[in-house]
Amino acid sequence: MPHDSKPRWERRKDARPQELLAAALDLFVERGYAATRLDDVAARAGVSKGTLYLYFTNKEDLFKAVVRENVVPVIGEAESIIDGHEGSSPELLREIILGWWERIGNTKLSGITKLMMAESGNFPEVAQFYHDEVILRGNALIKRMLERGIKSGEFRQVDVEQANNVICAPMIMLMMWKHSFSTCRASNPISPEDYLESFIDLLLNGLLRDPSSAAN
Amino acid sequence: MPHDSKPRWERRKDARPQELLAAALDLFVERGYAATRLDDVAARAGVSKGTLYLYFTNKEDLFKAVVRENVVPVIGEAESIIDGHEGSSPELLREIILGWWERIGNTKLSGITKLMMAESGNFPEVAQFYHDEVILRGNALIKRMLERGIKSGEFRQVDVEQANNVICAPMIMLMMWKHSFSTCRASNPISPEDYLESFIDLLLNGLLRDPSSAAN
DNA sequence: TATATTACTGACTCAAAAGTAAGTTACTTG
DNA sequence: CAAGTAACTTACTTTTGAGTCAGTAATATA
Repeated sequence: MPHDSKPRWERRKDARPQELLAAALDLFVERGYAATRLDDVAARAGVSKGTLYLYFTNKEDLFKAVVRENVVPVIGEAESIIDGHEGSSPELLREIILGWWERIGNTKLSGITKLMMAESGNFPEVAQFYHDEVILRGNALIKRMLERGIKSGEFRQVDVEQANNVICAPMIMLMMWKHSFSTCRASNPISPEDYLESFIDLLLNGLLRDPSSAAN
Repeated sequence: MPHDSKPRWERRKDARPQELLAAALDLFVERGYAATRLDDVAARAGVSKGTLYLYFTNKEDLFKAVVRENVVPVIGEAESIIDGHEGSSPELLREIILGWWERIGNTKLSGITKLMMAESGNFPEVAQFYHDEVILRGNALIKRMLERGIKSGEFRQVDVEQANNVICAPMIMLMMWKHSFSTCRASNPISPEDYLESFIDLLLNGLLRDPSSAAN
């Protein structure tokens, strides 16, 4: 008769959601949204699929919880940095870009960005949620930073909407690259740090040797 | 007895592959690789799924054929443009970027790029194929153009490898944006032309009002 | 220790889609 | 025009995964 020390499972109502969220984050990042199996999420969290459904109503609900838990808070922190900054605008731009790299780009959270870019088309409701909670707020943040630099005369009077896109594009791409063709690029990997330095350099100084000769 | 004019179907051995490829391109672009149903591809081409399997051994084979038919040839054309160019390097850069936009970015082919960025991780063999046939050749092309401008003294002596990434990132992002969150952005769409102008402007001139004051 | 409660399990249903192959029909050829 | 062939269809098998629920076992309580 099994009368031994350890029970076959434990009741841990409080810990389950966090454990399931952690497992879900890992698998969503590894495989994407559609390809993540809830059976696997449950297994990685050390429970059965039935338990997962006790805490989350379905896959979509689980995913939204992952985003709310992990991504949304970082936006708030970035807003604080911009509002509290006292130095120059080029400095702030550097700080925001490199800070983003530390907190998102260089962590598994970059996989969530990539996932959303990849699968938003097939999951409209998830896309709408992410767009409202993350993208709109993130863009507003960058634009505020640019306007600050333009107002102070440190930046040229560029189109803020477009400059926002020009700045976001390489950052998003860096995240995409981290999660695309990684095996193919194994011999010739992209160095994010070098890339970001090149990008900031080009962004601030341009490509031309003699800017006064610019055709446009 | 059905003895009428039209047969229930026709034998059209020669036309089928092209029709299936066209249908497959549409659906791969609309839904991505994993989410595209071969039943639907066949239906859109006006045949049954069994017929599709007469001409392509499986989904992967079909997809590779779509890429070879549509994407690979464009790379070759771009190589010719670079080799034949006589004008200035900034002009060539403009021509390559805008030409790419005409032939890939602004067509449904952009959906293939997006698909590969999105799903390469889940389909390693397809990824390897695309990496070898498209990405490596595309990168070589950009780098050749940059070296031309550096050698002639028109461009600063930037790191060519990184500058390639800095240039490709916004172009790829523009394609991603076309196929991500399109419904969410309906009210505030990204204008590719404006974006490209802003990007080329920033790329050539930089963001700083007074470049001599650059902190780096 | 006995009983009640509830966190958790695991086997189930249902649906979708890749791939298969036997059978059918259009067309060809002698 | 009759018989052969090959292009095409349709119904099938197999697999996979989301979501459900009746039952089980850990724990709280008295």
